[in-house]
Amino acid sequence: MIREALAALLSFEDDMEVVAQVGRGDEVARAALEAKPDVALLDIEMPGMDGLTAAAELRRLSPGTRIVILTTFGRPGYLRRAMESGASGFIVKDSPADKLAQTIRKVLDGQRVIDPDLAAAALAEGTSPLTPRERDVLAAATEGATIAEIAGKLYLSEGTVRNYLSACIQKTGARNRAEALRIARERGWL
Amino acid sequence: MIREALAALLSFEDDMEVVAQVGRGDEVARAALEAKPDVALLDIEMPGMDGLTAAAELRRLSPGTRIVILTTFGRPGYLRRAMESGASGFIVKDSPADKLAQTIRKVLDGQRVIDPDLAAAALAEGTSPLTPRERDVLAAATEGATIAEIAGKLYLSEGTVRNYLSACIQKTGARNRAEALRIARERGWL
DNA sequence: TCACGTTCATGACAGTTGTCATGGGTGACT
DNA sequence: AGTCACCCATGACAACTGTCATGAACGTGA
Repeated sequence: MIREALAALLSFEDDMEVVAQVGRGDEVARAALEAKPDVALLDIEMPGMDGLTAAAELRRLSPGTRIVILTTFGRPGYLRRAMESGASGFIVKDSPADKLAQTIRKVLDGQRVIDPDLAAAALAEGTSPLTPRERDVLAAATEGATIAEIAGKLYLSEGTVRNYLSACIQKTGARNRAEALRIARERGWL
Repeated sequence: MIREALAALLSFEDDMEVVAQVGRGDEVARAALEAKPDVALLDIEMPGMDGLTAAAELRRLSPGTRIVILTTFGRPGYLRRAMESGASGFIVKDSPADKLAQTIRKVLDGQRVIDPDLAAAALAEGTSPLTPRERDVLAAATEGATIAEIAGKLYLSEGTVRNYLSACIQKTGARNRAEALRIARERGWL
């Protein structure tokens, strides 16, 4: 519904045309190759494949298509990963509506569009201090999983899981694995 | 942005007119009293005042205005609370776009519009088994708070907090307070 | 008045979790 | 070959958490 509403919004602009719409991340590349748009507008939270992965794929298959990420949550980690995925613009959904068309025009003009506050926050945060395996373990500790469950899911011993979680807790500066999970999620370290 | 996009979408309908828009829950009632709309379309997650509270207020101050809740998360607990607040319709944002206008028309016609699956889920869940105080304690246990912190925040002893949390865990069927929190949130018991 | 549920508290116990020391195996870089 | 970071594991200890029994105070309704 949101997608179609945004399409309606953009159709008011004389210099723009919505040439394709898809509802799943794993259909983005195919649709882009068919419709050959100048700009692709992607959400991050999507079924099938998340928007950042879809952006990377799109960048690889169709380098000429510029990418704008439009997302609900202005998390600095999202911004960093969006830039790494080759996006040219990054805006959050609670910006004023006219910002969308402005951003698309600027991006088409070769400029990059990034919220300054978000960029500052992303730089201040730095990159993830978690090792890949620590990340896995923390991600498996979804709300309310026991250590034994995590160990079973990842085929690790319970002691190992405890060690990794302990490392995650220290690196995030949390006092819990629940808090570590929250912090890591906020920062896009997950 | 979403709000303006939806307004653009609705403006395509010949029989509808968007007479007012506000971005905060606590401005809903005032705007409705001024613009006197036939139908008010409310989100739940809003700054200032959540949409369900705003709906109840609107219901009280302007009983003639029918209310449609449009929200991102189709949680059964939201649906129940929406109905208790006097809403006539409840749709989620990932419905097809034409559903919005359809719903508004039906509601204006005096009908109630509810997703059948969601209604079934809401009825199956029943009402919250948590006592008010248990609810408070569980709500204070936001991601990563220690028992000592909760006790300090609510001016309770640690033992009491543990007792309440234990009750919450048993009533939700969880094995953790983290899981209990997640379950309670999903069901709208919070 | 009495039973009942809710709120708050204490204390004790078992289980889970977080921390630390330690060690072996692997691949990358110098 | 040596150093380093990472992966995996074990064991022990302290701290935190969840459970249970118990009891007092309070308001509500039969």
